[in-house]
Amino acid sequence: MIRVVFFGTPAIALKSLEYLYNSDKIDVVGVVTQPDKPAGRGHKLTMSVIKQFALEHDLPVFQPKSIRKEPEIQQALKDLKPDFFVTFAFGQILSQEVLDIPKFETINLHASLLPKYRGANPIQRAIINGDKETGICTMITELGLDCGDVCMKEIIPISDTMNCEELFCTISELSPKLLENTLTGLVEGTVEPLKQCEDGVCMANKLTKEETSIDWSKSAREVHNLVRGIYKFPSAHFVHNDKLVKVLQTKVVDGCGKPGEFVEVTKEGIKVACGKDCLLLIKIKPEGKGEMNARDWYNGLKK
RNA sequence: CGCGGGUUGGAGCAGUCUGGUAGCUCGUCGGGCUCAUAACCCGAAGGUCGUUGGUUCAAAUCCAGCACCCGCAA
Repeated sequence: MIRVVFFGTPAIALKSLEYLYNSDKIDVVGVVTQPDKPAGRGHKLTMSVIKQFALEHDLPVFQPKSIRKEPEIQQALKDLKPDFFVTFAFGQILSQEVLDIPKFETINLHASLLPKYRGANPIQRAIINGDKETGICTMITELGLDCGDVCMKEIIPISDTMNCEELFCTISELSPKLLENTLTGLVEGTVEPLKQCEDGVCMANKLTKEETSIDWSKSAREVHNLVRGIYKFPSAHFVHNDKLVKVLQTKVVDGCGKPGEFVEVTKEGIKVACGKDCLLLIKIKPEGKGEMNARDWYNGLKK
């Protein structure tokens, strides 16, 4: 049995934890996740889904504010005698003292084809940039940001209509097996970590607030990629009558007009002019309302 | 007790301030026009106005409570 401590926080990592927990080759001996935080409407203190799972299965849980600065927790992890640390969307930077704890290595799962898209938002960036494929990698964690040697990878095609929710889902389903294979492969010596090629390095920076606001002077293709790249989290939006309108589903169509102008309203949706071509708004979500067809929203507008 | 918006025929909204006839854009159904139509014209059906209580001659509208949905923020 390979002894593993799992570091993770959001839902995308849950299936991996569950899979490793149920694996007969792996023994999950502890879970590290971000502290409970006020979240949602009403600012209620909420625990991460990873913590919920750990509690339900009687796994020891650690919630450091910053793992680098908490020697007591580091000692507690040491006492678990782990062979590996596995990190997946944990949300904190580790230190060398932490990396030195496990007998073998600390393995990170990163949702891109490294060295492309190191950093915070690899999934969204791949779609926003209109990439035709992305993937997941397991890598040896080193001190720099996502720069360690790559152990295994898997390519995921991105279709023209795929949004980040679907991609998240695909990634969370493919990751568990890749993690298990990486761990067993490293122990058996069948997996050979490879240095990242420095040529292809690029960063996936955090999304800024300005980026989530739609700029109609860009091409319809670019706006379409933004819409599906940040679908629901936190959604591309524009402002109409001082109200925020989130855009959930779009399609690039022919046409022209003044950027931002509603060119035509059809059964399918609202055709909006962009810098190049037009964007058909299909599903939207106005502030204070639920998701609806763009057409329906238009029907209710005061004329 | 973080701030704010909302609940009205099948959909999306107006009407609430200033109480007194249920409105708009669609959809549906029927009919007409047309070679034809997702277009146009005519007509019809469909709502105990989220819920409970209060005020009033009279409440979608004013007052109080409750439920559910959502935006910001984190």
